Amino acid sequence: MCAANGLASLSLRDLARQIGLKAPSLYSYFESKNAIYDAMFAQGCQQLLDERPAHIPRDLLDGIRAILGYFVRFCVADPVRYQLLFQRTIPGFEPSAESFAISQTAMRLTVEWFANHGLDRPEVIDLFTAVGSGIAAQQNSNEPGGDRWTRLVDDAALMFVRHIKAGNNQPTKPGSKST
Amino acid sequence: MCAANGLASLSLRDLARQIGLKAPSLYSYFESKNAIYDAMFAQGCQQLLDERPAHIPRDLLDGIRAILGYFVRFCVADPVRYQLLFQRTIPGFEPSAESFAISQTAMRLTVEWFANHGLDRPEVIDLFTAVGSGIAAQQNSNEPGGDRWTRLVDDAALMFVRHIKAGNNQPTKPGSKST
DNA sequence: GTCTATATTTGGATAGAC
DNA sequence: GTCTATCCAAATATAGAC
Repeated sequence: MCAANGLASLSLRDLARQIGLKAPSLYSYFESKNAIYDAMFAQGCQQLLDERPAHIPRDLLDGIRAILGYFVRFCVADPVRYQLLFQRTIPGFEPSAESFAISQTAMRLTVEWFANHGLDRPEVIDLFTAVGSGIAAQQNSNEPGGDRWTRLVDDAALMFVRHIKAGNNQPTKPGSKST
Repeated sequence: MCAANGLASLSLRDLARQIGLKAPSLYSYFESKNAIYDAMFAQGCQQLLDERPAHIPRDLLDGIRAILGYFVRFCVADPVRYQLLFQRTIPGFEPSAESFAISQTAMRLTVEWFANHGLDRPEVIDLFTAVGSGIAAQQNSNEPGGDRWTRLVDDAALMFVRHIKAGNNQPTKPGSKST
């Protein structure tokens, strides 16, 4: 339902009608509208965990490609889910502690994979998530359902891996310091 | 006002009260609520144009840093403006042709700068906008007002420039397929 | 141009019968 | 658990007096 008119347009009346109920009956299952958003949030986080590739290549570039590709595909497969999980545009909605814990688990898996490759600086992770979020954000905002940005995933992975292999020192600059 | 509770929470009553009017009086200035959003959209696009640095360094890395930094700073300076201009989360709102033309002008300036540096492949521009959007999106979503991602701008610029200088060919891979 | 008054719709949420 | 009926609040928008 939200896919049609956006997350914010969800109404309990319409939702109930879709499943053959009247609006008040929903309160037997959820104590508020935000509780429904929270359940959707938790479900989305769980999907992010469940759909994670079972085997991520050990090679750095291939692994980054796999993780980046999986994340971007997940985001563009359902723009509303992306909006709910990664943008914060529903006024007054905050995920519960239980739901938020699921999202943290998903994040931790990626952080651990990076650490296993000797990449434990937070800035490296943050740059990586920025690249993934950026591809997904541009695709969902400017061309939902298309592939103008998603097809850049492999190229972006290469860009990222080249950079972290080269280090943060700036080459061919006279006064640069090396890390 | 929107900065407090998000774009979607804007109400004509509150807006009118803030400026010492009653709600119906607004209709002397705007013919609908969406017309107000459209004016905000146009104003934001105009600001993006006006605040563009007068002089962008001719050097590739310095220039990319300047453009990326200016874009990211613009986005995080006003998350609601960012949401209105670059995310599409207001149900039923589409910018008018006039407003959209302003945003296209801003984009064209960047495209022209890239072209002047021999970078005219759309994929290069798209990757660049993804990096910029990603930094801004992560900052605004996860730490609005902070600098955890914005301080990565120079590093991201270096990453991007290194990549486009190196080309899209993948080095040091035995059995890889090209492009 | 601004106001009062109101139309109209819609929303989340609750009370209480069954 | 589900329903009817309703409450209460809020929204955009319009009509018409001044």
